[in-house]
Amino acid sequence: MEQRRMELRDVCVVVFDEVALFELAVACEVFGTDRSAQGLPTYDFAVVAVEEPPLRSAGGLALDTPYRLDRLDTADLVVIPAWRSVTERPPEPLLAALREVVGRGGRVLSECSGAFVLAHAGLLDGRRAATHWSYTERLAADFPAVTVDRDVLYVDEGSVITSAGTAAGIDACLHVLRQAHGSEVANAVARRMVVPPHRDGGQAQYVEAPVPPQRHAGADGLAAVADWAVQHLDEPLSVEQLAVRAHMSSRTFARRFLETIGETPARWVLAQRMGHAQRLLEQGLAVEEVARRCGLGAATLRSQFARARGTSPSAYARTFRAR
DNA sequence: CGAAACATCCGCCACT
DNA sequence: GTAGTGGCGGATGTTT
Repeated sequence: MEQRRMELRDVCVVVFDEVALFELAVACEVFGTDRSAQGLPTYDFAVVAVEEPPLRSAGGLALDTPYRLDRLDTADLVVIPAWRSVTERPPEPLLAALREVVGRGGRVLSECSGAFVLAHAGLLDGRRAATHWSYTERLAADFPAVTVDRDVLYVDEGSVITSAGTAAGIDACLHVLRQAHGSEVANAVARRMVVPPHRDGGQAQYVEAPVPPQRHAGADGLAAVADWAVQHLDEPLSVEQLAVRAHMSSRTFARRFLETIGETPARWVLAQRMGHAQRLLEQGLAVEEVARRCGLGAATLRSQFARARGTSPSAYARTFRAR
């Protein structure tokens, strides 16, 4: 895999009639807010009108901006908020501009139904993509060349990133930040925004269950076992061992874990280990040592890290160091 | 790299 | 009758 150092200086978000304010605001908040006083990076940030202003947001707010599509020429990243309609083809000049951004090595990031814009541009063909769970079937049906993943918060396909419903756009933007500047910076921005630095699990856990069922509030050993596990990531953590700690059979433990946390035990453990590995790599530890402290063989760490983060551990450490 | 050993996950179902 | 539990087996995925 080619490991280009990720440049992130110039970020644009596009607006059009009936643009959703929340998704627009996510991009403005993450990339358009000056946090240089906290030692955090700043960007050349622009809100770019796709259609001739004055525009009306969803909700009826009047929007204006001096920037037009030619502003995208220098963008390293273009954010597409939720598109207004799953049936309407977006303006051709926008689609062309987005293809050009990707063509010259820039990245595009869609939020929610913004995935339809990228799909219309042909940028999702042969790739995996995410969108709001209520649109996944429509997207898959209308664009058979796209592999729709209905079970994640966002999908990073390199030059093309798609995120799921509404607030998942925050996760995707923080992910981009993490790639460009490391998780210290991403975590600092998350802290300032008062959101979790990294949410595990997909949007499946939010579908029709905004509040996870808490049948026996408190006395349920799951949270305690999860806490214990993150303190002991260097040890073997099989489902069976965790079940013993939770005083349940492995069958029941696995079932309740999935219901409560939204992920299967082994997947969750692996996600915790990858997060730990990432932090340790940033501290400059050798890959062998990182593997040991994450309870994994070095070969396993390498393959799982590559899969989870899209880079090898050593390349990640090097990129992080070089910034 | 691929094969063999191993773990996980999940539907099914009997049992409280 | 209803709800939760947990053993089993096989498909699938992971590790060595």
